[in-house]
Amino acid sequence: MKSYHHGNLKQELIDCACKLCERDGYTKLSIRTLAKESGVSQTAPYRHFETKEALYASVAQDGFNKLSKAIHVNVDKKVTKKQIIDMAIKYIEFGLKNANTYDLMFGTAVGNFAEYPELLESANSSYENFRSSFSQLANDSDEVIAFKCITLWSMVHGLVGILRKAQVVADEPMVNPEAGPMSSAILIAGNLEDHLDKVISGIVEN
Amino acid sequence: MKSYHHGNLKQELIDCACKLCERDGYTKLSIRTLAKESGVSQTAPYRHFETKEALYASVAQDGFNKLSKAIHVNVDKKVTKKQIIDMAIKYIEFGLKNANTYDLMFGTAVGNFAEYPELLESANSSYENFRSSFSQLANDSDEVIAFKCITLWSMVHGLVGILRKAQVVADEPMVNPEAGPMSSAILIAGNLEDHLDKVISGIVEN
DNA sequence: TTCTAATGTAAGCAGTGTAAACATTAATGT
DNA sequence: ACATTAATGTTTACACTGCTTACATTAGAA
Repeated sequence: MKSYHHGNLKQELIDCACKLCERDGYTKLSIRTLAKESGVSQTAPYRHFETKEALYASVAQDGFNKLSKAIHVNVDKKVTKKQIIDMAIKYIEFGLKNANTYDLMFGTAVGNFAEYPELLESANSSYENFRSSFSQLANDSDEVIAFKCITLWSMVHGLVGILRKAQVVADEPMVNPEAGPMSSAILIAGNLEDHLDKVISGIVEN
Repeated sequence: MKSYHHGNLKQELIDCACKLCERDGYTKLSIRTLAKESGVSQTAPYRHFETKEALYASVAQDGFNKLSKAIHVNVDKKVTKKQIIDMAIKYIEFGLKNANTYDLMFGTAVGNFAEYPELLESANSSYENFRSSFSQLANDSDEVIAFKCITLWSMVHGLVGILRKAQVVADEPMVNPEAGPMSSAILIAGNLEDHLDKVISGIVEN
């Protein structure tokens, strides 16, 4: 016996959208199918999301929250280099395992985060995870912390992008470096920890 | 007096698509408007591009060709660290100035490059620009070259992504590092050369 | 010059985002 | 307790999309 009012439509739409976005990529998501999935009329979602972009924003926000959890380290004690490396690995794993959601978080589907304050806050909070870890690593100035932070972030962010391209382009690992970027990226994927150790050491040890 | 056959439709479609993609973003591009722009029927483009993705692939390919030109350095003589830094800057500038095309090159709109051999070749050729420069920088093994290469590429690729988010999120530079990732990224944007010098030194000097 | 392949057109299908007008019901103030 | 209002859901419809199918024209090879 279903009532006229759904009761929890907004959250159900978000949950469902997260699932579908991650499974099929956000481009495949349509508001109509989403509505159908929740047993509601085609235009009902518009009562909760002004536009499709607003829905994307919610999915992206959820992504940032999950990312924060994934990379979180305990900053009560002094943070070690090993922990930073671990954080980087967790970040990259998140990006690869939630590739489609990651697109929504860092792509252009949501144009301006400022239009979605909750999303902006979640995004900045993810960054804060990075920042506070670095601030516990050494006695650096805010500027140096910011530098290290952005350096590492752009590093892991870039690696996620490159590794994904590699996986898409090459069905099986190639080993000849002449074969192009994809093969080399895969070389690294098998040695992610070593790779990150080298690079992060370079960043951390100034 | 227009004839039934256009004569040069394929190239005109590509040129026009490149322009429109870069101007409005590839999501705004429709085959129908593209056809109208070339004064041809709605379905004519399908004689030259089986799907919309195939058209995207052509635009992306054009992007990689332009990227190759932009970052090209003369590798006849021994390559210097300064040249590598310069290459990195050129890369980042390309990514920022051709942001929408860059999305097409490194995003998911074109799923599998292997389905578009010409695109794959252009992409790998761009990578080869990186690789050959690094191979002239020092007497490293292929493996080390590949490592340095991917390290730098993921670095600059990541920076393009982060800097773009910064520009989107913050209309004007913020200076407080607590304000989030975007402010710090902008801090770096004003100091790109210094930033890259530090990081690349770390990569190059092993 | 004839035949064929390449290239263009016309019409139409199934699907999309979203706007506008209307229906139902939950919440609120008296 | 009841009337009013705001929130939430429905119907209908518009303009647009990618793409398919069947057909028209013509350039180039035999």
